[in-house]
Formats: sequence, structure tokens, C-alpha cells
Amino acid sequence: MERAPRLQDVAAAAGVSRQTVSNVINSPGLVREDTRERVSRAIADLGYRPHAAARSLRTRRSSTIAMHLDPYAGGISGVVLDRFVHALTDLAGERGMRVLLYTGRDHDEEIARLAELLDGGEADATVITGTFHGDPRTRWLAARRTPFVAFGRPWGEDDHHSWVDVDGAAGTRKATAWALDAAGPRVAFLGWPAGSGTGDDRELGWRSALPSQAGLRLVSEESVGDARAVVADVLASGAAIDALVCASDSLAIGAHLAAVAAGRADLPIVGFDNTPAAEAIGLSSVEQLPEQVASAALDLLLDPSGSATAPDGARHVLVEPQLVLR
Amino acid sequence: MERAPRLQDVAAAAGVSRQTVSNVINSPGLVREDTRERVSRAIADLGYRPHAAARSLRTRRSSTIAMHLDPYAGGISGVVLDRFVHALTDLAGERGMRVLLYTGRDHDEEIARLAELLDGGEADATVITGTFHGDPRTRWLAARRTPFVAFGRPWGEDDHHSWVDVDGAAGTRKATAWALDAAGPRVAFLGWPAGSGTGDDRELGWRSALPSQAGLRLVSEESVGDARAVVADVLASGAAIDALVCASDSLAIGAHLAAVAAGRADLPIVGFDNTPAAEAIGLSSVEQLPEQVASAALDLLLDPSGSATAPDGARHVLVEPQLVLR
DNA sequence: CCCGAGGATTGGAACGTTCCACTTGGCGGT
DNA sequence: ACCGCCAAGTGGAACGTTCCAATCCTCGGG
Repeated sequence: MERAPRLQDVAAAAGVSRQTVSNVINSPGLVREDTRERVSRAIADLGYRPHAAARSLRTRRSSTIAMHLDPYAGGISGVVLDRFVHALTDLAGERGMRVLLYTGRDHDEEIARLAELLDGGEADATVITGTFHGDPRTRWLAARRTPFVAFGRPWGEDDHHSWVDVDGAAGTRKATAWALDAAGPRVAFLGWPAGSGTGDDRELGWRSALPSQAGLRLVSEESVGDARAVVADVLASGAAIDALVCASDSLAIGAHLAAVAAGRADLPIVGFDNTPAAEAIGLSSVEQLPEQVASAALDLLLDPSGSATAPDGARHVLVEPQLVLR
Repeated sequence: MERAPRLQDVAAAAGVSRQTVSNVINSPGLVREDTRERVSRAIADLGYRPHAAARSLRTRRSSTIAMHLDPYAGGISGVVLDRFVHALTDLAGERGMRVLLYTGRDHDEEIARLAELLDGGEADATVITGTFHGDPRTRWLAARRTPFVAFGRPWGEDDHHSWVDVDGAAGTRKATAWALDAAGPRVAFLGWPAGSGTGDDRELGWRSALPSQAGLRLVSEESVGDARAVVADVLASGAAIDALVCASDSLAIGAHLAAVAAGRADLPIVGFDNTPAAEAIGLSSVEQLPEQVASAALDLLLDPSGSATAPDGARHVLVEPQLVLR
């Protein structure tokens, strides 16, 4: 087994200096056409691959994005994040970036782990998810001047950083508009208790699509069982409902089960997240398009040259979700 | 903003040489008690963090495990892999290893991407999933002598590498035994067309648990709709079934929908994978315990010293799944 | 024919760590 | 008193790349 070829070996084979080979790889524009071709051929012949650690040591850049992986929630969600991670890895790869994972049971541990990665030069940017008002992570990252972008709005005034999010209100608005058209005027909403930014946003979309700006609003915890009980009660009480828009697929599934049990299997129900579970049961749902979120996140994170950019200008992107009818 | 402290700075602060500080970090046993404490204090005071690239350049090790991320299948599965990745990242972190993701649309592209990472020294081991008989990846990896472990059996005689898998047969055996006991002797099986290692394995478990080694076997593609149709037909034909064991949660959900529609909502059905969808609907399922798989995979991949080990001895682990009743 | 400008190329130095061969100091045995 | 041994610690060299300042070459203008 031979030692792996180095820049020096390529240089010797092509009859040029180390630096010229380096230029062919990193700044082809500086090298004359014929030289460039000769060097390229030598690279291919020898099967040369740059050594990432040596490059990283010299340039002080790792071309790596650190991404926190949430503990498995056990709930019905997670698919959105899953697709987001996949798309992020794929698109980052196309831009010459890698995605490195890390975990942490709570935000403090998450920060500690991330600090290791950043200080050790293993990552030079990060993507965080599930931000909330007063999130310690965003403050910490901004203070360090580490390039980062959040998947999720800060839900407060402190949005002094870049983020990408899905326009939940637009999603429920679309769902409600469809329900009004297809089923009738009495479109109810099944959401979570007030106070969560995401939930309030999704409720807002429903309300704004109603002609009267008022309608029946049901509340349930994020659980199939609870949602089922709530909807069963309402249906038993004889309330007149033409359709139901829900804040999540879990809620939608609970509602669906209640509707079937009450002999109203035909009640139009729209969920949120377009999880495989909703697909399996045949429920309509609002699709978050995580691939678009990932693409936008990279646009905010990387400057045109391809390297991670300091978080000077806080920029935002709202991705418009899509209604999937079944 | 100060420059980050180097080994040299710590050495000066503690009044020792670079190498001694290095030893405190990497081989504490070589350093005398009092010296070690003095150096440790200096490290803490200065907030020193080793620079990963420099270490990696010198040692020729990256302490990084590359993991391929499958394209989002769109199906109901994926959760198992999701939990596996999370557990792998978590446990690897405890052993001083990182997990780096990569993608590839097909096996050739997957190999090409992996070659970049390995040749560039960005990763020194890998975990692959979804192996099959004659898989080009295992051959390639073995030829390179890259440490790796597969999540999934090779399903052939060519198992000259380490792997971890879930004992599907044991899972369906447990499910069948429970059904025989709780419902009655006529336990049917709903599986995929013969020929897939995983599917045949799961069928085997069911068959081996039946007293007569024979029973009603239904076949469906991996889709809720198809499964529903198949089961609806069988129920309409008046076949006597006491319970149904399925090769996946998708199939189980289809079966469940058919059973409810046929007025047999009480028919005991057991799925496989214990996905959130099964949980949401309240179906029993066989749980794969991906955390245990991840733990076993790391045991096979890393030698006791914590560094990735060459794939000399091919070792295997079969994790026994767990029946979750609902 | 010489000069200056700028494109193309070069080679020494540096990034921060660990390897390796070496020195120092203390201790037990002869 | 000397030797050999081992634990503890040292400092030069090397890992493979890019930065940087300097040199070489080519060509057009005076």
C-alpha cells in the first residue's frame, strides 16, 4: 500500500510548484490554461485528494456546519426535521460544505457541545432549531459572532439574527379557504392552548380566512387521545361543523378517529406537517416543504463565495407551505 | 478579541513543556500527579481547547464516523433510522467520536462521496445501512480496509464484515405467541412478496410460532392502500381470522382500516417498527430498539481504546426486539 | 533597445499538534 | 561509589496545506 499522494507529488509530476497546484484547485483563474490542464491531469492520474485537516489548519476554516439533533420526541412529528437534515446535507455538499451532528439533552449541554466543536475548529457555522423567545442559544451565538441560522422564528422582538421559517398562517389560510369552498362556512379549528408562537400563528391563518373572522375554536394538548376526546365531545353535543382545520397531524388523526366513531367519517379534516401517518390514513395536510427551508437556510448562512458569513445582517425567509389534498 | 490559546500558551502558564501538556490530555498516566493538576488548572484558566485539525493532521485520525443519509423515502418508515442516527451521535460523542453525514442518490454516488471523505481524512470509519446480497459497498470498504459496520445483515453468505441487525423473526414470534394466547389459534400473517431478506425473516418468526407451522399468509406491497384492499377482500370472503401479524406498520394500518370498515374493529393487529403512526392509532407493534442497535454498532466499530478498528474479525450482533402492546 | 506593468509562478514560513529520540533525576543493588 | 533502570519530562521535527513576499516572464510603448 502506497502513501497517499500529496500536493508535492502532484507538483513534481506536473513539473510545477506546490503553490501552482494549490492554485489550480482553489483559484483556477490565476493559472494559465495549459498549465492548469497539465496539473489537472496529474491530479487525476495520481488520484490526489487534498487533506482536509492540513487545509483546515492553515485556513482556519473547516467547511463544516454543525447541526443539533433533537432527542427523539416519540411524538408524531420529527419527519419534518428529518427531511430538513437530509436536504441540508445534500445541498451543503453541493456547496462544498459538510454537516456534522451533535446532541445535548438540554440547551446548556447543547451550548457546551457546540462550544467544543467551534473552539476546536471542527465547525465554523451552525443551524439551530426550535428557537423561542429569549433563547439563550441565539444570544450566545450572536455574542461569539458565530455564523448561524435558525429554523424557526424567535417569536419575540429579539430577532437580531437570520432565520428561516414556514409561514404557518399561510398554510392554515389555504386549508381554511379550501374547506370553506369544498364543505361549507362552518370551518372549525382544533389547536393547542394559546401561548405557543407556532400554534397562535396557525390559528391566525384560520381566523383570517373566515368571512366573519370568528368560528368555533377547539383546544387540545398535542396528543391523539386528547384530540379525539375533545372532538368526540363537540360532535356529541350536536355542534354544527362543516370541516375542521388542525394545528398538527396528531390532532387531525385524533379528530378523524372521533369523527369516524361518531358516524361522520366524511367530515373534511386538514392536518399540518403532512406526516406519513396522515398520508397513511388518507388525511389532507399542510406540507412544510423542508427542502425549501434547507435551501433558504444555506443561502442565509453562506455568502456567494461559499464560505460561512458572519451574522452581520439579520435576514429572514418565510417559506410558503403547500396544501396536500387527499 | 484574543487569539485562542495554544498548547504552548498552556505550557508556559503551567511552567512545563508542550509535550507534557499534550500528555496530560492524551496520556494522563504518564504525568506525575502534582504536575497533572497544575497543568489541568492552567488548561481550565485559559479555556484551552485542542485544535482538531492540527491533531488530525499529525495523528492521521479524524475521530469521525461518516454516515450515509438515505433520501427521504416518503413512506411511513424512517423513524427507526432517525432514532438510530440520534443514538449513534449521542453514544459516539461519549466516546469522543463525531458523526458526519453524507448523501448520494445511488450506491455509486454514495461510494464516490464516501471516498472523498475517507481519502481527505475527514472520516476514518463509516456506518452503512440497508445492505443486501452482493452489496458493492461492503466489497469496496473491505478492499480498502476501512473500518465499518453495517446496520442490516448482508442476506447472503458474503458476511465477511461486521454487522448489527434486529432479529425480525424473534419479533414476529413474540407477536404471534401473544396473539395465539390472547385471541385464538388462527393467527394470520400479512407480509411482502417473498424475496426480501427482511420480509422472509419476519414471516419465518410467525410461522415458527404457530403450533402447526401453517396458517393464512397474505401478501401486499408496502403500502397502506394495497394492504387495506388485500385484508378487505379476505375479511369479505368470510375467512376465519383471530388475529393478524404484519411485516410493517404500514401494512398494519391498512389492515386496521379494512378491519374497522368490515365491522371487526376488535381484530387484534400487530405491526412492526412501532412508528408514531401506529402509536397514534393505538396499534400494537414490534419495537426495534434502535438505541441498542447503535450501541452495538459502536462496540463493533471501536476497539476498547476508542479508536476505529480495522475490520479484521467480522463480528455480528442480533438485537432482540420488543413487543409493545396497546 | 530599454523600461515598466502586470500576469504567472515560485519557495520559505506558518498553522497547532503529536511523534520520537533524548536528557534528567532518583533509587535499588552490587 | 558505581552502574543500570525506570519514571518524568524535554525540544526538534514532521504532518500537508495555504499565505505571502519575491521573482520570472511577456509584451506593448517610448
